Amino acid sequence: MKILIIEDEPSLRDILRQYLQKERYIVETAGTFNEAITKIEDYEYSCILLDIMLPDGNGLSLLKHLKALNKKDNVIILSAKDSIDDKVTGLELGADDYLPKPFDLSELNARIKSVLRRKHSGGQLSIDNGNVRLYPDKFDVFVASEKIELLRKEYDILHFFMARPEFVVSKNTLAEAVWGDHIDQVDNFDFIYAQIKNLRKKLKAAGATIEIKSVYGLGYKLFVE
Amino acid sequence: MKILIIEDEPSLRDILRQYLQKERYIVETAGTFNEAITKIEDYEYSCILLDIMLPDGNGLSLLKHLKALNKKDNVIILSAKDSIDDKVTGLELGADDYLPKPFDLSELNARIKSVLRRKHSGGQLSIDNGNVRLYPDKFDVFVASEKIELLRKEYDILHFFMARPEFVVSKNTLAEAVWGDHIDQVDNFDFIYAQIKNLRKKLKAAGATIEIKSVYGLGYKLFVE
DNA sequence: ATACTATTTCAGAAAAATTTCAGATTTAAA
DNA sequence: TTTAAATCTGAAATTTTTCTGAAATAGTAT
Repeated sequence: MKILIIEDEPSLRDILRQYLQKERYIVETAGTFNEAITKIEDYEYSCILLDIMLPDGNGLSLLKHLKALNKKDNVIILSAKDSIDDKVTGLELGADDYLPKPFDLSELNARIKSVLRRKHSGGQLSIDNGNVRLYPDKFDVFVASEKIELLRKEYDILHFFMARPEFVVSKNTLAEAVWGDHIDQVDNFDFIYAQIKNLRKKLKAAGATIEIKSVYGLGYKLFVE
Repeated sequence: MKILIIEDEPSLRDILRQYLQKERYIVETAGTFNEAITKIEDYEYSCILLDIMLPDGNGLSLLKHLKALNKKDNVIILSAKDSIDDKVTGLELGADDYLPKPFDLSELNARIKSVLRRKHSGGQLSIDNGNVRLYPDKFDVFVASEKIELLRKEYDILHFFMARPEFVVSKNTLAEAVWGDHIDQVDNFDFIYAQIKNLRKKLKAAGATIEIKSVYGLGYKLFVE
């Protein structure tokens, strides 16, 4: 479990290193953009903590570099400013998580664990279909990097479909998965109709390239593009 | 900010508790090894003050126990004799600091602050969001350079949110972090509602540019600007 | 002990989300 | 084309969640 810390401020770098070593990770550090590049080319880290404000280069270009090298290192961005721009751009460029400074070390640790868990168990941090991206444990949904606001049930339904694109799902299965308790053979699907309607409206309004299509007599399926 | 004092001598234990409470920490105490073990298993403290000479067990084995449980509580060892052995062994076993008795209360306080600073907020001495600045080791909060007075719970809640701006936090997570003991699935959040209400009122009255928004059905998040 | 302060509980009010309803529209097949 | 079942829709009704001020309790200091 090798972690690379890319951070120019020595004292913070040190605290991070100390803390993570205590957590039994093997830690390497880089204080500059160039130093970081060298290390990245040399080795594939389990996780990279990246401060995007570096004196000799923008951290975001480092992400591009990683992508170009076809490396699969997981990256958590650390940013001094809670800039939405940086966050969106960072996640677009393939970062796995984003943590605004200052942060709790315990919070950072949780994020690292979560990233590593995903790396090893094939789990994913986001689900993508068309221009829609859904973050399962953040309750966040983006359409073309624009965040949209969904209610709880709408979110649950979308999550369900996003995980099964192009597959036909019966209303009973959907009800079972999203509502869970309405078990005994529902004979009235009005509540599903209402939710699907609203979800469709929001997706359309945001310009999503996915669509929940109904399959007459069978159920629904998520149509991509 | 919960501190656990493990000390068998009642009068010293009492003096410590009184002093630290005055310093706005939430304090729990244990007079025996076994009592301490129970508390440690229940909760993760911000800091543990550990007298290694206990009647029913060596304090050092308590450190091992902590490690075995994979807990990350920070520990400051208090020792009657300035034994180099104990000091070395203690620090090797993961203690964060060592203070030989007798000690100044102000000295102890300084050590605690330093430990907490390391644990929280990436070592920074203030957390900023919008026009609000919070000093983790002083329990001070300023809105646009004007100090505001918060009660302890209000402060703990604000601290928690300031460390995670824009992230949705469930009421269970919040309860776990701030109250810590309400263990198994709280079903009534009235106590949270009450605190959030008062905290919001104070922030608003001071003209803060941050806001604790509720996310219906999920929890809260700190909204900046 | 008593006085004081902080925190939680309570009960009713308000806000928000979800489901129900009644009527309109679409679909597949005779 | 006609029909009956399936699906859709906007608005009303219901349920769930959150908020509020005041009272009760717990916690500290004198």
